[in-house]
Amino acid sequence: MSLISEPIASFSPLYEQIKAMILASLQASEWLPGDAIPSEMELAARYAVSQGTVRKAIDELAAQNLLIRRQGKGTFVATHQEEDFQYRFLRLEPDSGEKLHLKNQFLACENIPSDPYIARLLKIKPGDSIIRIDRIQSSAGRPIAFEEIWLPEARFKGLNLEMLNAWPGPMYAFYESEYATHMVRAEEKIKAVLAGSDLAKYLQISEGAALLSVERVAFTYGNKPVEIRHARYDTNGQHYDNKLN
Amino acid sequence: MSLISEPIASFSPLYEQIKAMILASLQASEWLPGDAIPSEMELAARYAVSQGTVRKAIDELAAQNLLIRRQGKGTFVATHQEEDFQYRFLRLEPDSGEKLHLKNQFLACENIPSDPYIARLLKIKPGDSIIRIDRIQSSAGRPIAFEEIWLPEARFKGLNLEMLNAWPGPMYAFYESEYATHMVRAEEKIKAVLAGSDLAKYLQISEGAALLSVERVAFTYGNKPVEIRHARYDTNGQHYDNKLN
DNA sequence: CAGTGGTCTAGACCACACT
DNA sequence: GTGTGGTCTAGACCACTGC
Repeated sequence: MSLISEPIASFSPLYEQIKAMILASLQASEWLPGDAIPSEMELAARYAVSQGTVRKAIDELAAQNLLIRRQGKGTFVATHQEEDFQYRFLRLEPDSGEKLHLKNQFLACENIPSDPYIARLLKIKPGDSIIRIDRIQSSAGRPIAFEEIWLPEARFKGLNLEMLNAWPGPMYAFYESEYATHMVRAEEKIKAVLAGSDLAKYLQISEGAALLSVERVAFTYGNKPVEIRHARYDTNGQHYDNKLN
Repeated sequence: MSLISEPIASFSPLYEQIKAMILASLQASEWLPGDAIPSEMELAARYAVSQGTVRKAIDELAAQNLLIRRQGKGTFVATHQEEDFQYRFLRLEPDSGEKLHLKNQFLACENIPSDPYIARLLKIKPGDSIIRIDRIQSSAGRPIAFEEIWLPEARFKGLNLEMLNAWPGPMYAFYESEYATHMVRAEEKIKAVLAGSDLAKYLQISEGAALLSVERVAFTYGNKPVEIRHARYDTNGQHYDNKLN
């Protein structure tokens, strides 16, 4: 593979061009999640700019959680395998403030044609094949969340129930190691809804109880949407935690 | 007033010390929201460091939304009076994606002794005097949110219904201009709840409908909690929008 | 035009991790 | 010790704003 070392956009500050080139290398899997990228000096040489300029580019990518700096060791591509990133997108926490430990139970994993709604969110054509997964998450033996997940089949070929059941960690670590797909950011829309009979059964609560509905679109490099999730949380004993800055 | 120009903490990088000193000046109201702070060169002279070091300090404060840089003009203290910051902490938006325009109706504003729960959140003593405000917010004539707000009376002396009704803009702009209190960040805990008879009446919905419950603690400079809010949103037609990075 | 923030460089030195 | 990122400096020049 040829190294990416020529500007991509026509004009902007140098460090923006460097950012774009580093991003392109990430997207092209030149460096994989967990890997160290070349040192600042090496990148400065490669792009023919000063170390300070590379530094500013890396600083901004690190601020977006795409890279992780480790003094004395190097700069690494962010990965959901790491301790700190394991539950990076999980905002649910017990009212007590402790850390939530969730256990998975997968109910279904089927291959279906996409309806127009999911297709629009995933930016694929209606009718294109997608994978739909259902799961229940429990904390201390109590079911807390019911989730439906939709994935474009083209990217997640062969994904099935056995693989999911065999995987010990978080979903996003699974996508990364099995499908070379690293999630970079996500958007959520939150509502309050009433439990119907199905949800009541899954979550062992009474019909008509209030549930938190969270619809998430998750994106990989290049703002590409690659996962839709619709979660329903029982917020009795836990809540969705958010910081506003 | 004597200028703050001596280190506050004992050791850390220079730019961290500069950050702390700028922060102290903000907290001490040496520069007010909306004001320009001294230029990078002036601050560099004042703190006896290079411009680059001041720059890094300001960069980080700007990243936290405490300062705003405007090329060619200067660096300004962030204010909720500004267009962009008006609804900085409002995450509710119509499902259509348009901008929400809310109208206020204040129901009550009373002076009461603090219960232990609110006291703990505000870091005051139980029994200390607090102000409690109730309001309904409507969009296009439809009530959408019911909010209870608690403020420490010591900081918000004399606040009453007439003042609230006379104020045209957002609450946080009001706190800023009338009580020299600028909100810097906030934390929210979100749950789904069922509407009781009171909420059903206020929001013109049926009892037992699902509502989003949002408990917010808002902080001013120095991580000082100065406002508690408990909102109940009708998420029929609008949702709480969140970005995860 | 002068004054502000924004970019870029080159070089010195520090703090930390590995071996 | 060597190599990594982290801090700090000094100086040049660019881009934008407002007089």
